[in-house]
Amino acid sequence: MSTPPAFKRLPRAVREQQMLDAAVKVFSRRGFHAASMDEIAEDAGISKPMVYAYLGTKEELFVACLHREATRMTHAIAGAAAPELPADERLWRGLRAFFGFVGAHRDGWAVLYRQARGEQPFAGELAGMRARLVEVVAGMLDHALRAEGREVGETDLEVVAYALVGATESLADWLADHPEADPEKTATRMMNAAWLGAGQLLHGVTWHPPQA
Amino acid sequence: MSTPPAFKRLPRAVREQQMLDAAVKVFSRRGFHAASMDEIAEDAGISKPMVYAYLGTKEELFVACLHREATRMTHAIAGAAAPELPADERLWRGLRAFFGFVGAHRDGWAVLYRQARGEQPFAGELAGMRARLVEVVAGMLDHALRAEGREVGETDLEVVAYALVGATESLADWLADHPEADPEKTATRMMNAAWLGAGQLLHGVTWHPPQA
DNA sequence: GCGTAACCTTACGGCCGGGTAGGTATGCTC
DNA sequence: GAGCATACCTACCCGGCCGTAAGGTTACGC
Repeated sequence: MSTPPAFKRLPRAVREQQMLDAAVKVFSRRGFHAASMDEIAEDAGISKPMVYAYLGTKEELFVACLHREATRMTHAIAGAAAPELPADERLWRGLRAFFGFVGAHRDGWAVLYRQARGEQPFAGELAGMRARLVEVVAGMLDHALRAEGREVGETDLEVVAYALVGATESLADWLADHPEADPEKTATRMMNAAWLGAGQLLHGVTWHPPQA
Repeated sequence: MSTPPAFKRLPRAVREQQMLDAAVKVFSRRGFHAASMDEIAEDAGISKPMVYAYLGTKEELFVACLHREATRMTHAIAGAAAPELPADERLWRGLRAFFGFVGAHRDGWAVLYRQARGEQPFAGELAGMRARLVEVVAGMLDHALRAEGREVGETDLEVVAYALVGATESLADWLADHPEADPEKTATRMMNAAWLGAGQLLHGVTWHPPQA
């Protein structure tokens, strides 16, 4: 038969990336459960057993997606926020890189991330990632505090860092849902809310609940 | 047969509440998909068809859970944060009520909420609830701003409100994951982060990105 | 050129779990 | 105590989708 093979044979590494691309796309659009392996395979231009051969079961595939995207993001941020810069500069650069990344991947990363938070099997995976991030932020705040000769309880620090990260994630969602919005501008707004708040705290200004 | 009916017959309203209790419990523990209607029925001490007869399909059941819990929470907050109070007082009372509620329901509300964010069918439902909340917060900020004779773009307001709500949700997650933590204290910390930040903004202090 | 390894396919098994059909008991009304 | 609505159950169906068995085809090494 002279029929040229309708689709080309490709080396494993290439196919894997195509599959991951397809998987991210389908998982994002449908959600983990509603996504079918058949659809992912079809979208990758390949047949299902190939996916199983290369990336393993459905859960493993999802985790693989998560890891690839998370790694990309982490690199983007780490490359921007050098540790020797002053705290506000670091925070600003980190935020800008983060929102830049999310903006560029609109319905890839944010949606995937949102998925993972709910589903039991991935909650742990995510919790780890977030914990590392929170730790970095907390470390940054602590560093800035000590530079001012002040100090704060560990839990206080953790909670503030957590709130910061939460607010940022939340705005990432917002950004993913507003295709017309500008990532840079969003980062600025976040910086305003975060830094002016944190800045006050750094200078020892605190708020006290009214009595009774 | 003198066998007294092993389990009692109860009026519909009561059974429905029992079912909802069971559903919240199981959905929280397993997640929407992993939860089976059989387990929910069993946990409610009733058979499956009853659940379908009273609360409808699985999705409808989940939405019903969401609604009941959301309504309870809304009432708790609305009862605490009277609209004629000054902005900081309102925010404080709202936060306190919110964290109090979450703390009291630990693995009910927060987990359910977390579930709903990821799953397609409920995203809309949730988006609506959150949108209303964001609007309230934005309105509060706007009110405070006008009282100071200042004004801010609508999008700016929305984004800040969104960040605030996001940070709060995030701390709710944190609280749900830390059984030993004190809701009141958490509310105070949130208030610090939120109000000192927002307060600065209200007074016209803004942060500008460094050139280049 | 020929073996062999890697790439790729079509087709199917099997199970889990949502949803329902049909029938029984119980208590309330008159 | 007849009649009726409502509470309740056992058993079953059936469709979707994950995961795999078994076999074809292309390219590369020697």
